[in-house]
Amino acid sequence: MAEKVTIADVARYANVSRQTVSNVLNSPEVVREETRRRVREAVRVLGYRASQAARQMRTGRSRLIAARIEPAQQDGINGSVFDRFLHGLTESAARAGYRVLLYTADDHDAELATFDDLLGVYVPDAFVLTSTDYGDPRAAWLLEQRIPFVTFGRPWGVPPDQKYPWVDVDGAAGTATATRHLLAAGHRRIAFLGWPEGSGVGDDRRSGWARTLAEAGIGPDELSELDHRTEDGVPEGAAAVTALLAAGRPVTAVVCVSDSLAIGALQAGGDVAVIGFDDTPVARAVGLTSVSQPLGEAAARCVALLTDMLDGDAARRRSHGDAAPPDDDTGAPANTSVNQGAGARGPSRTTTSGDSPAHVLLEPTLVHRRSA
Amino acid sequence: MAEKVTIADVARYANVSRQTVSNVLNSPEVVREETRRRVREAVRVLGYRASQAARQMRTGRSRLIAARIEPAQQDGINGSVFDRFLHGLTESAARAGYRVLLYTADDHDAELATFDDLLGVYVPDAFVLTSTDYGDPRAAWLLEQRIPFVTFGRPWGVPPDQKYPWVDVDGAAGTATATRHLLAAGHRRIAFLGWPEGSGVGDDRRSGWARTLAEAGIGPDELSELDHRTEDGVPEGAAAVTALLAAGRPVTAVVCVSDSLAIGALQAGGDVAVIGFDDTPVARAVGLTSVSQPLGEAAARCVALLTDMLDGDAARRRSHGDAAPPDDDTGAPANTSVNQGAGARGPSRTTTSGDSPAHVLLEPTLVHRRSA
DNA sequence: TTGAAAGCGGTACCAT
DNA sequence: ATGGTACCGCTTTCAA
Repeated sequence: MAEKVTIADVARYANVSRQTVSNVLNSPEVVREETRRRVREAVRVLGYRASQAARQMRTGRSRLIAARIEPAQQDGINGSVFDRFLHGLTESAARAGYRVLLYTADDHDAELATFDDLLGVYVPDAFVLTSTDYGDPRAAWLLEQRIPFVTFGRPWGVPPDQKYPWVDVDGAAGTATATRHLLAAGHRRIAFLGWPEGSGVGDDRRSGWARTLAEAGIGPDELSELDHRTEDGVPEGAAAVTALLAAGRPVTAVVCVSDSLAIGALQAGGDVAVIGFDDTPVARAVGLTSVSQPLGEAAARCVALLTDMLDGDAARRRSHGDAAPPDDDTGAPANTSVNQGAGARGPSRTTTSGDSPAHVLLEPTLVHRRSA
Repeated sequence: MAEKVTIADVARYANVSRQTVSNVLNSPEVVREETRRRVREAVRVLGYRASQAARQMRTGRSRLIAARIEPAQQDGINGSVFDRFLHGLTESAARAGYRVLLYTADDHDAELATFDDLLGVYVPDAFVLTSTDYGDPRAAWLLEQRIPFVTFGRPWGVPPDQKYPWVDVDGAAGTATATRHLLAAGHRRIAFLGWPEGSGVGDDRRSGWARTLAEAGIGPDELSELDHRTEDGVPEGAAAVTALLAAGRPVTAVVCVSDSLAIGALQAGGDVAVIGFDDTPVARAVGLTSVSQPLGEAAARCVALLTDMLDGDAARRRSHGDAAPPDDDTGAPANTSVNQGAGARGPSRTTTSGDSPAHVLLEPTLVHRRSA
């Protein structure tokens, strides 16, 4: 294995000074064409790659994005959602010249401590937060420290003076689509199996169902009769549907806030149509129709938002050395301006109302299987 | 937010040289008690944390462990296994003063290229490889470059001259336990639903079943009649069991190489007892008895093996600065010597036969649910 | 357009 | 036991 090739080696080989090499890498336009060629050739021949540590010492940028890896939560069924997001994040980050650094934390306090630790030692350039919800202190902390971050998830119940960029999937749109699908199939008695009130994500998903039924002429009374709340879990879902079926006017279909509840609903038997949320592996396994989040896209948008903050206007300078030989412009949708109008790019809305930070709301899709 | 505190600030505050501060941090025993105290106090007051980048420049160690995050594979049911491992890895690594750096790669070639890239830029101190199997070129590459690494998974079909440390779970022991459980429950016709021959993991799991039935007096002919091979997947599992039930002498129980196949087996109905492998979320959701791998323990062992290589005999020096205030000795089982005899620590075997690298074989457990 | 020199924040080596 | 100094590899500033 070749010993470490430094910028000095390249300079020597190309008969230029170290600075010129650095310039070729970081500000090519300032170097004469022919010199540039010679240096690039030297880089290629020697297999030179800039040391991130050395670069970080000068620039202060680590090209690291920190993300928490969550333990398998609850029954683990919904865990795969986060994992798929994380995979997309790693992929998009790499395209943009960043790497993902993992950390764990059992609760918010531990996480803040980890932030502090990480920032003192590895100094990630940014954080990606997931599973944000009411009373989450993490965003405020990062905001105060002026550390760049994005959340995957809207700022539920966050004080209006706390503004930060986020990416999310429109849960209400998802359940609305699911409900319309059931209406179109002839169902009228369509229940909603949701979590107890107070969860941003859960309430949002409920609203799409409620709105759609209301539009279809279902009155408020019947609506609340069809609205069922329970903790997440397979047995909970089964119990809920059993109850729903035993009611005076039984339901014929159920829209669920999660695949866990939906699996339970399916197990309860009866002849109800069931639609879940998140399109987890279980859904496919048991043939459950489910609302699917575009997680890869969401991750890519998170990275795009971050690079917009981090690379600033220098973003176009292709500043991450030569690690990516093909000067592809086919990379991540990093150039998706945060100022684009609504719907400029597929089923999503990127907004920059006034001076508030950019955010992206993505549309989920319904994956049809035999359960509905 | 306090501006960055450097070692010079600490030195000034404590009235010593930078070198002495460094010594207190890295070789405390060389500093006089009272000086040490003063420096430690300064560190505390100032909130000093050593910059990893600067340290890396001198020492060449990045305190980064690279691991690949895999995309949701196949039907994704087994994906959670890897994710749980990754979570454990992150946790154990943090305890040992390391962080996990993520990367992706679509195939072996891309992964080798990523190795090269990573080593040139972020320079991880070690790699953790998963899903190793026949013809996997990654280990050979890392071995040749003399990069420290561990695999989670035995070196299936690796040339005997390629030796490296690994951690694995004894799949055969798992299926043996499953099979014994079914035998004890009175079953005689116990089929095995496995993958096509040629997969190290799959063949290993099959062998545990075969061995146990043979010991119970089942002849070779009946054994091969009970041995069913198919691609992984829920529908495949259902089809296989349907076939098995239609046979002349139907089976009453099935041991499966994966939860995916087991779910299928369950769906096929009939009155067969089913046992899966990996105890994925789906298993819990549908009440499937399944063999569970001790993934957290496996991850901890991987980290222990790595730190043994990386920190060498300095391992005991608690050398990762002050990031971990509580000088806990309750941390990872990092002190589990690689030379301990068999079974010294719970249900696992750590071996160092001759001069071959250390490896650990962990015992899985059977999680009982209503499917068997 | 190119080069020389300083300095980022640590650690290793050598003196004291 | 403690301090001085060089140096890790890179980028930035300033001169040539």
